Amino acid sequence: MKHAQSGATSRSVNDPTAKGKGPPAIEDITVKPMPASRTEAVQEALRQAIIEQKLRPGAKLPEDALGETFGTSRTIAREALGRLAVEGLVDLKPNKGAFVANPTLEEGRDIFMVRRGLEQTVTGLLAGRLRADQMTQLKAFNEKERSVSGVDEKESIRLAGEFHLLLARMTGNQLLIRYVTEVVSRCSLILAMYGRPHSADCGVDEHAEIIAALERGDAPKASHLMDHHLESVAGRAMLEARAEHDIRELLAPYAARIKGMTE
Amino acid sequence: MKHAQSGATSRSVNDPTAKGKGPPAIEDITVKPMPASRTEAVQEALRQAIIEQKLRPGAKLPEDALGETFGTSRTIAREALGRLAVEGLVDLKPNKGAFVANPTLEEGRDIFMVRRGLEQTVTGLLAGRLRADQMTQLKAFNEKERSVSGVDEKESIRLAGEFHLLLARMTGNQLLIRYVTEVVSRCSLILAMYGRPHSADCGVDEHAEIIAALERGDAPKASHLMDHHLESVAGRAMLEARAEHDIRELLAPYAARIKGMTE
DNA sequence: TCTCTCCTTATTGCATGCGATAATCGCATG
DNA sequence: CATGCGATTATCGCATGCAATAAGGAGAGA
Repeated sequence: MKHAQSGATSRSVNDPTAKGKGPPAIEDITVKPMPASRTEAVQEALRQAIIEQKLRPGAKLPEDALGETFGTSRTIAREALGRLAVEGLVDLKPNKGAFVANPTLEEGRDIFMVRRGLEQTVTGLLAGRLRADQMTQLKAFNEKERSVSGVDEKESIRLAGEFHLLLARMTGNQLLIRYVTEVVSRCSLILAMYGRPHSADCGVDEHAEIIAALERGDAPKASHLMDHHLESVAGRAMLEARAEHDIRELLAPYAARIKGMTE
Repeated sequence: MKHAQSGATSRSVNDPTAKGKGPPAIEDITVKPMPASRTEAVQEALRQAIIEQKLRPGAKLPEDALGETFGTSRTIAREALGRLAVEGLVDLKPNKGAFVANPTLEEGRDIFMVRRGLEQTVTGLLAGRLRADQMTQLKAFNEKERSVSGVDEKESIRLAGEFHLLLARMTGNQLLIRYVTEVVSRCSLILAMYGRPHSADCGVDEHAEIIAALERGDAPKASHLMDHHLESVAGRAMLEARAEHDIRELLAPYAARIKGMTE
């Protein structure tokens, strides 16, 4: 069972997958999504790149370039872009192309608002229903967060998001997992855009408190903590944004009018 | 089975008149039914068909057949299916094809659980913040619901879903609108699968109560009413399902094992 | 008669080609 | 000098073709 296509095609694109086909090992299904098809691979790669700001918000995503980059055709890139558009990480403008989503502050607030509701559902479902091994996993994760807090900024942000994903996965509710995944992705993007440095680090202790409340089975407290945790994260980011970025935000329309930019 | 005899009429690949900038083909404008792109048109059409149970859950959706049906190529059908898969209305199985989502009772419960959280967010955002014209619109809608209640079953179900969408739209929160749209779609599918007749009709009065609470600005009450409204709708449907469908549900794994089906 | 294997066939996954659309630039003109 | 307009080019939208995979059936052997 080979994966590379037989050489009939004159075009030999560099196929990154051709370098050894590791048989999919048995993996922890709760933690690992899955490699899946090429489309999903590209989708996932783009998602990561967007979240990590390797691709700036508003950046154009030409199908050709993406296809070449990932060693696939435009078709795959196109499909991945379409799905990311459904997720809200990409803006798809007809006959104009795909762009990295460039959420405004208002959209950011909207997303955080939805996230608060979703994660309250998460805590409501988990409180008092976590198995021992899950509690262990959560506490270990929190320790990992603490260990990189203040050391590795990027990793800290990534783990902070991952913590919420971990909680969501523990509900076993597939839809909830999907939605939380989406909002966490988008919130990461927003925090990267508007948040100040260290705004994510502050969450470690709050995460610990949430874990404790969940362990006690105190659903109202857990939900309350989660809500305030998210509210404060959003609040700090937005406040900071107001001081640091809002000027640019306010000026954008004028600049656009001057330059004749049509957005 | 013949091979795709491409749509033939609607669009001719060889269009000699396209040369020059003469009078734009009139038929082009009239024939062109596309509100947006073709993909989205197909996506929307399929979504409607699935929700209205024109396509049974579990039904296969071959790309060729869809393309032929809609007068497009497989590419469009394929992309639409991919996006619907992201929305959860379609199951995409690698190398096997696309199928109409066939949610189990557990998935149904999961979806309703998420929906409850989302719609509580909606009520929380709307309570006491609705303009007069919006209140008028809501009350008029409720009256419309009442007028068809017990008369037109299908329409009644459709309007019941539409009411929740209307509320979500009034928040102005785009993400919330999208999520509520999705869960309402999927809940419609689930109710159509597992719900008993008339299960949706009962909602008219509850809708009225919610409207009243929103008008008074009583957020907790509105959220509470909404939550119980959805819980009861789900509960009735699931209860009925338990009596009517669960046997099949329980037997499925065994049947699968016998036949060697792996899903 | 049952089963195993191989072959046929329908359908997916992916790549590429072609026409069309929108952006860009040069050019001519008031 | 600014402005409007036509040609060029880059990119998108979409259709189609080709290889690969999975499903189904026929035939041979036990």
